[in-house]
Amino acid sequence: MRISTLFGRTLRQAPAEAELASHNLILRAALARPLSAGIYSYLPLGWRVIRKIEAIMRDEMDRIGGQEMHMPVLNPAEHWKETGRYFAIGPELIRIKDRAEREYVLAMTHEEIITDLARRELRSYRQLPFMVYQIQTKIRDEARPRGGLIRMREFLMKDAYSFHEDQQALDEYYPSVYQAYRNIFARSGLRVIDVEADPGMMGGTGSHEFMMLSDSGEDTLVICSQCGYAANVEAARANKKDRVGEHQRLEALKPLEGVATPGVKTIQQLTEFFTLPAQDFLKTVLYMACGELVAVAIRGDLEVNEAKLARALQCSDLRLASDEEIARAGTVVGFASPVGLKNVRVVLDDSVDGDAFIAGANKPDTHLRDVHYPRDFAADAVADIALAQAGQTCLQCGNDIEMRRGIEVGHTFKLGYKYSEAMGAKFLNPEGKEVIVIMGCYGIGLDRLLAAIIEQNHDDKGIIWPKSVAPFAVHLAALGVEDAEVSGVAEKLYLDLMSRGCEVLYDDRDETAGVKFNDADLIGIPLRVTVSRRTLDKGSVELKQRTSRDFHLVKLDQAIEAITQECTA
RNA sequence: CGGGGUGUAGCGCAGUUGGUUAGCGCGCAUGGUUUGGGACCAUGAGGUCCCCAGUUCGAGUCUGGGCACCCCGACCA
Repeated sequence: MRISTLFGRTLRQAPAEAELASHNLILRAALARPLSAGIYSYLPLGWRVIRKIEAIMRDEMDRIGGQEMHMPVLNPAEHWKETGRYFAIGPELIRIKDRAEREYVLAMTHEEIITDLARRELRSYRQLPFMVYQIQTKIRDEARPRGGLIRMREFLMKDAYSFHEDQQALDEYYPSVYQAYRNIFARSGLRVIDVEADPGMMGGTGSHEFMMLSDSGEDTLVICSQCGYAANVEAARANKKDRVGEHQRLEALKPLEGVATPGVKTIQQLTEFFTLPAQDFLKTVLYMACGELVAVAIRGDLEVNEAKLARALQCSDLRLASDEEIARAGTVVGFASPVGLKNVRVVLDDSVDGDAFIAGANKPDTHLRDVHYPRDFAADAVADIALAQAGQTCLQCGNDIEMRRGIEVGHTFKLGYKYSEAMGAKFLNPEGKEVIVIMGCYGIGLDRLLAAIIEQNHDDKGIIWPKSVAPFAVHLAALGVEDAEVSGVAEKLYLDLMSRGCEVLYDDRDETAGVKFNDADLIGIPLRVTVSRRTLDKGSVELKQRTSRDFHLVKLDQAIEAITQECTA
């Protein structure tokens, strides 16, 4: 490709909107251009990178028996109603109508469609297992697109779906996808860690996320450097340290005692008022969960993990209750507690044991001393619903846990029977009995992966592409193109390399050396080859790796060979 | 959805108490001089000042409404 005719110009200054390094470089290096919030067009340079990433994915998915296919973005709403997701998912699922007022959705993922296909095609256990995948556009009306290609409303995803006879067969297959994913990221030049994850709206029995560690990541991760435990904070379990102090055990009961606490509402204020540590208080948070008011009680030094709570309640429609809803339940914000609350489900974090706590009295400006569970209130459920925090220890090895930020680039799920059951995807087992098929699903965001690779591979001059995904293998720069010998040698080199199957970006423009070198550094192709008066006087061309500051001369008659070797290495 | 910010040439920005023909840098075009790390000179093209309504003799500037984009949070695979 000749830069003189390449569609898309590099920018000296990035648009002010770009804050992330990847966002900035994607714009400056002319990889992509914004169309609307979270919606981008790829320019030729960026699209070549996507194609490279796709090729790696196809190779790895095919290797574990995947079959590539393709499913529509425009889906009848009916399928999404069958699984209930039409109602369970909020406005990020775009719902539209056609000319005949028929309801459609724009697919944000394809479980419904593949499961519909599976129930039509699948008859016998002999057809199992199978895995199909596609590389497709997904549409999600994100509340807040951000970070350039990191969080988009229209994005590219490689999604894969596997079907198995039973849980055991799924469990046996799952690690091969995990390994394929590790291979994809390794081959793309991205260092990732995998963490235990919350399946969220996808449902299912187990899931892992592949995370690139980055301070600008949206996800918080809990990591134990000792034993390797790693989890998204949404799913993370950690050792809630035992309480220390004067609080009495249940054996030494004191009666409940009311205390006037005018205006003392937060745990922070309570610790100051009583001069006691936060863990001596019982914090009660009221939620509306699927239309029902729920009181969630947890030790004062801990925070509620809403993902865990949603799972404990088996309800994904979770939000904090409004003041009116709380008043209707007969309590008041800042002074709530499960003690004496009527007609409200109580979920208790397992950190709350038989010790004495100070809790709200469900009336203004009053707290209760010596609240004991289960003496003074009942819980409908006791579960781990606490958010893991820095300072806590690892449940597996006792080491201190670490909190890091990460960008999610891939996610694998054991879906279980959620979709196959809802849509009736069944087969006949060897005994001739009809059974429901079990599923797994696996996704990687291509745009986000591209952005993540740049986040991890750049310097102050520009992108440093790993060879495997670089848009071209060689950046050929001719300095001083009005010199007939320079342009002649460069032209010939360009054509010869091309004929050898080497992908060359040829800077044939009439620009100064500085402009060409800076563009080469910005675009970030692994090998730079320079032809100039200076190199020709030595009968040579100059080779330089993007990763290095050093360069060396290669004689003209050996240049093709040397460069081709780099190309294909 | 809540909070904050920004909309003026392709990009980055300036534009005074409302006052003539809206500027600067980069980029772009043409010509010339240059040529190993974002050259220089000259000439030139390029603007619904986000949109609508209003106030005013007069609006980029003031008022009201709307829209778009960015950042933080909430939400989310």
